[in-house]
Amino acid sequence: MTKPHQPRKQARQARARATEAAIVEAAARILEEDGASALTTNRIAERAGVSIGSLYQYFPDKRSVIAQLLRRERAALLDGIKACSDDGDDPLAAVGALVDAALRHQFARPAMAMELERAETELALDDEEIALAAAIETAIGDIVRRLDPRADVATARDVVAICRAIVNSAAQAGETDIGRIRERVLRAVIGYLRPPALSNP
Amino acid sequence: MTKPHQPRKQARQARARATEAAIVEAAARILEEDGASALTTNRIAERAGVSIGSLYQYFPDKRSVIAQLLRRERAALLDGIKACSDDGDDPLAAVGALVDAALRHQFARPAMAMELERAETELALDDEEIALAAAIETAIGDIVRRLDPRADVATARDVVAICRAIVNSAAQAGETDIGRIRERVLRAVIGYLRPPALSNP
DNA sequence: GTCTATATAGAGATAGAC
DNA sequence: GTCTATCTCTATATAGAC
Repeated sequence: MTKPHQPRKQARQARARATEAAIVEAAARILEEDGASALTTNRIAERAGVSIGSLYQYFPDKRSVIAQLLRRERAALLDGIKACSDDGDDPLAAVGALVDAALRHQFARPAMAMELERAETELALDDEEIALAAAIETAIGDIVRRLDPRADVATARDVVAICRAIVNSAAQAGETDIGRIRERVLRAVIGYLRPPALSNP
Repeated sequence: MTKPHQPRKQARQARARATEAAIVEAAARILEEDGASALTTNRIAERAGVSIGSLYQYFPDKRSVIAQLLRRERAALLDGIKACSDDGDDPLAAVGALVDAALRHQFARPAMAMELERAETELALDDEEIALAAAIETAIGDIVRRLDPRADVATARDVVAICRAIVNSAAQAGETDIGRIRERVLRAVIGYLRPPALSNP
């Protein structure tokens, strides 16, 4: 049982929910524009157009702001992945759709996605985030097993890792041609799931 | 032309070199035991058995300590990779040896390797580190091209990214069976370099 | 409920005794 | 050359006016 990192109050009113969202979005913008080291509570408040005192009315501490942003992004990714499952019977097409969903998510705001990933590792995930991550892993496992029925949890984790690694390293190297990157990610994922007969070139 | 991050003085005497190495190793230990957020100059000095004042006799600032550690590790990795090139003519064996070198390096001190990678991205590499990284990329490119003659710089980068991603995600998930991880990394790298005929299951 | 002003803590780095 | 003591800065978080 870990700490919840939830907003301090339930943001029932529309105005309050808007303020809360503005704070989270301000954090996202700072993260993608200036990186994690610039992500201070004072800057978040300033960017969101509220005072530091108000920020602490909505969030108990800094971690909970980042946690909320993480939940927002993960939920969106999960939606994208779930949509792949409805993509008919062709396993290759399903994996292709999965890779597309991952790429769309990562390239929608590449810098933010990378910084958020980094921030996550030093955040100590709460129960809700663990549940979200598990749901994503399960959804990916389902798709991956269509191509390789022996795939287990480690396989799904590897696929996620491979996708992120290629996209991030390409983005960091300054690549912008998403088509080329997509091709390589697909090659890596499919190559991993369907290894060629090594003894038979 | 970026800042050099070199030790302030040339550590000519054996005693001085030992102190310098002790400081760098102290940083490594803190990084792997308590993570980047615990890596403060005061703690580094304490762990190295010197005072904070002495630390600043050997290094102009905190970054240069980390930079020195990064150079140390990268040089070791480059040695390991270069050794693969002498591994005979079989391209598959050469790639296998390359993966082994990467795994040995990453698993020698897994936590430190991961934390150092993370620290690197916010360090602004100097010329020497860029040269080291380029040398590693070239060496890997040479080996990779034995298996896939069309491989370019992006291919070599992808291979590095794939290796690191699988190893790191496995380590973070608590896996300890290096043999299993090795198998999966090899499968991913070879699958990426030699894609199966997609239309021919 | 939102603000300004501030308490508190810990970081990197320096000064100056020895 | 190495130490202790300390300066300065900036972060998170809170108090209290309005």
